[in-house]
Amino acid sequence: MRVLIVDDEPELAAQIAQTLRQQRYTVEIAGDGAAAAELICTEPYDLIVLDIMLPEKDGFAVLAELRAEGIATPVLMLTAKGEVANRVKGLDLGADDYLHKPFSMAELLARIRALLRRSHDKASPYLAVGSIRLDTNTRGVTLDNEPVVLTPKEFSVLEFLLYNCNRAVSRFNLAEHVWGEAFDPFTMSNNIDVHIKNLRKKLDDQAGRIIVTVRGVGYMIRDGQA
Amino acid sequence: MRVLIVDDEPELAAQIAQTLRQQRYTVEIAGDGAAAAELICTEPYDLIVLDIMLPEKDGFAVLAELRAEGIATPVLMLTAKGEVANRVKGLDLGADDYLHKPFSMAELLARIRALLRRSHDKASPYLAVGSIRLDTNTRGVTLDNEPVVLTPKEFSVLEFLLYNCNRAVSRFNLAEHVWGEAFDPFTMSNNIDVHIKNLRKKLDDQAGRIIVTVRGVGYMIRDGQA
DNA sequence: AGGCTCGATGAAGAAATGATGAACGGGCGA
DNA sequence: TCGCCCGTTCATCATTTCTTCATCGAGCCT
Repeated sequence: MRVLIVDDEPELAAQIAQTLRQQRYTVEIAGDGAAAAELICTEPYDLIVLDIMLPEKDGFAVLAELRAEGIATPVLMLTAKGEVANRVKGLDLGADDYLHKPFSMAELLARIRALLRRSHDKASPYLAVGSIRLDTNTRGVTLDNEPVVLTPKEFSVLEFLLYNCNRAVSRFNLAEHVWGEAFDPFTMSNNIDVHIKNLRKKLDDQAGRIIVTVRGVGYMIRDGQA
Repeated sequence: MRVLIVDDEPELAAQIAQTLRQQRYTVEIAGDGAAAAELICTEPYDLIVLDIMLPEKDGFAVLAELRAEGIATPVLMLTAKGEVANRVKGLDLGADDYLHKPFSMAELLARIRALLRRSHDKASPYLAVGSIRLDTNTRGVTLDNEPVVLTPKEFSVLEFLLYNCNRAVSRFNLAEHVWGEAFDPFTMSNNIDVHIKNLRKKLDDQAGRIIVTVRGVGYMIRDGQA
């Protein structure tokens, strides 16, 4: 999952980024409002952590612009003080949740998970299809209730496929969300295929029954019918 | 999505075209301003990538003419140098975004996506006629709500026919859009006919009821009546 | 109706795409 | 520092898809 952190305090931003990366998120950082707006408009993110106090263009402006563009990405706003007025203003503009500084990383993670879940219209922290179950909280995966050990990249790939269940996901899309901006579509050889292969092996995916190859497009995980 | 690239450097244009085609855009190329203006006025595009320096008629002239015609298609302009004056002039004339040469393909893709998303909100990702429904996002096709598996070329052909619903489409046109500029109308045997045949079979098109043959011209899909 | 052209069709070779096994190299922890 | 794990790349194999070709059939014009 791809997350953008918008904060002008490099230290804090770096700290958040590190925490999120440990949780296998793909993280990018923007230091001011203008840069953030630019990135948000051109790159697809799954979540935005947005500080209100920013140079150039404050958090509200960024949020307003983004919603005006019709971008529905969930936004978690950070406020310096517990100012009620700001809270209301942000919610009016379409923020999805709030967090007051200072906050604990655990709290931040919890909010982020909740938001990502909500944007997917799901109440449970699980992404489950067939006998596969992925816990977005503990980042564990089970197959027929048996734990499966996945590497970080494998996990991210599976997570994204489950997120887009029943939809064909192109390699390009997958790369964008799993690798973030640090990927070059031309340099990247066939390593997505390799990860898919490894995933299939670990998930005991005999004949592409779980992860379906959509020739000429990419991959897909199907739900519902057998 | 249909994109027109206007650039007088065949190499660059071809490179851009290739990149975009990999992203499943339908791409056309115009080498000079006059040709571009002609195409823009007759064909519907979702986006135009417009170089400023052009023979015959420069980018500004094309842009001005196009807006004068009331065509609101988003335009991404390419500038040779970071000339501020040009930038301002272009924006005045109604360009939607800018990119300075040289640029990376990744950057170009990001800008294009951003521009398309705005207008994309209005247009649904579906093309539907009769009981056929085509999703341009996931590249899936259903017939009477039953999924139909098409190969990439088949999909592209069907997409173009649906796009030009109720209009007879010549083989030449079809080839141009599906195969891009890298096609030679004489080398290409009758393979369009073959794809049409396969499509008809998969779509259970009994007696040319869905894909109509227009003798001496090409093919057409009709809307409206059964 | 006859001749002619254009389109339809089935099959086979060529090309593209994905799958796989293995090896290299960097980063991290011991 | 060494060794291990993971991510990436590469070479090769298998399968699907695209293209070509030869032939058949149908529509159009005179």
